[in-house]
Amino acid sequence: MPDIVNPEDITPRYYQLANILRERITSGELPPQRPIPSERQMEEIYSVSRTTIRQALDLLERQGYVYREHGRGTFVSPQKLQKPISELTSFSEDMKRRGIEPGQKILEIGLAVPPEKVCRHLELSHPHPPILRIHRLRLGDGTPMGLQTSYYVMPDGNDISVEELESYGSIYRLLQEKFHIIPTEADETLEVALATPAEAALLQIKAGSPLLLSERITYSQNRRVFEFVKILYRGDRYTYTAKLIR
Amino acid sequence: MPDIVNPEDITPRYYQLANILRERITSGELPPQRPIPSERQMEEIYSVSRTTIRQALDLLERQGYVYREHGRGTFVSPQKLQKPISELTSFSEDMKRRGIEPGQKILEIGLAVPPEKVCRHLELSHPHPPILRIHRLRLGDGTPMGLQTSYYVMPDGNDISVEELESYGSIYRLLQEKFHIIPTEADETLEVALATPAEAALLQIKAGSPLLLSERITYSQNRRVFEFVKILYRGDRYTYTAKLIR
DNA sequence: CTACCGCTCTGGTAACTACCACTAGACAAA
DNA sequence: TTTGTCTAGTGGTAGTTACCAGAGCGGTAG
Repeated sequence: MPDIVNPEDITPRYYQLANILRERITSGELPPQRPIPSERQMEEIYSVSRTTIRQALDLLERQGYVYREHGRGTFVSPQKLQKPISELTSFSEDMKRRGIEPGQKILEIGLAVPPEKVCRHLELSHPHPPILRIHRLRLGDGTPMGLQTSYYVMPDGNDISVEELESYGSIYRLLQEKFHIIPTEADETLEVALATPAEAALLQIKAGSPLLLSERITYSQNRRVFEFVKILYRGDRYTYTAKLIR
Repeated sequence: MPDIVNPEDITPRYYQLANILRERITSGELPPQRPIPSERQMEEIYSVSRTTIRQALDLLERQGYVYREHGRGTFVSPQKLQKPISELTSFSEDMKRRGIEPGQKILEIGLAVPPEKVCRHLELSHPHPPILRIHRLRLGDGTPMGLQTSYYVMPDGNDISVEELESYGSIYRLLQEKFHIIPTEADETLEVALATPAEAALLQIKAGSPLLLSERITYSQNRRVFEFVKILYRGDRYTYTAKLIR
């Protein structure tokens, strides 16, 4: 087991400790429903203060790996699937976590005038000059899973050119490196929809088939909207999961 | 403004402080996008330690009222709608929050043998003796919104009788007062489905209409499963919303 | 046998101290 | 003007100490 160190290291100790404990839990070394060492015991074991231990446990508790009972102890959660609490993930991460190989086929990429609904969500005036729009088919294990349309707005009216995007490869890398934008939270809505003939053709299903429609507005560190994403998932291939608390 | 006190008081100081700050935010006294007093200033203002202040701010940050920027300060979130992070709510609470008057019509209530899928989710053997099942129509502003089927299991094989349930009025009150079960988290899945003729008739829609199918497994304080709920929402009347973080 | 007390374990709250990392503005140097 | 450096202020991490409150167990008085 790696020691917890600090010098020449940027990751906080409580974070390292959380990683160690998470590993001991997921490996099965600390079995579900059983108490883990008490906070005062861990002071000895890991040579860190109780403050640090409690920060690590706070993290693991929020992530759903452990639960605490006052006066009794801290216990490993019995969950089979360690599912994070409504975590903000990209389509690719989402698929990988489900054991499905993600893929995509870009249908169109360029500047487009955002429709009224998109302007409202992105807090833009309407009509508004063209902004970056990406239209693509999302694949799971090689076959169509969903149809995605995303719009992006940059701070101070800056725009992304298609050439720039291509040189970076990933939008999220470009956003982070050039504009220092990191996605931190999002509001998502889900409803049902029926496939139009065009959508059906791309998704390789019959027109009128039921779809799961997801619309997401993503915010950066300083709570600025920067992305609007609409995804139409095939109803027969996609299930949405969430963890609810309190 | 009330002082923060401790003697003869069971609510923690950090909780009181969070309430005070939340009030100052929601009342508009602390406007969005503007910094609130720094942690060191608040030590003076409220006569509590920085430890306590940080605990209060942690709470408010998780609840989405403020966000922090290292080296800059703590700021009031610009949110129009203070939406909780995937909060575990009942159908009634959910509807009230949307400004819709909830209602229900109980279709059937009694003991029933749980189907295999339900047994698996409730961690029961299959086949299993009958357990409590409630089948009801959920209404919004008087018209059908969804069709709900719930199954309940009690600790140590205890069962709830229909008479008992009727004397308590609410299942959740009975669970809390008799079995000390308080729902704390849940796993939810959402997918699309098509209405069968029977379902369509109850929901007053055409057979084959698209529905949003929600299945929820609810856990109590000690992470024990106690409830399985399946709700079929009318696709034309219901939208699911969630807040994603990180 | 039962009921109660008290000890000791657990996590929860709180204060105080110290230092680190980041930000932004002031100010000097190029 | 531009560029870099310094510095004061901000939140972030970490250790230490102290006491409170719930849980569980054993012993004792009834």
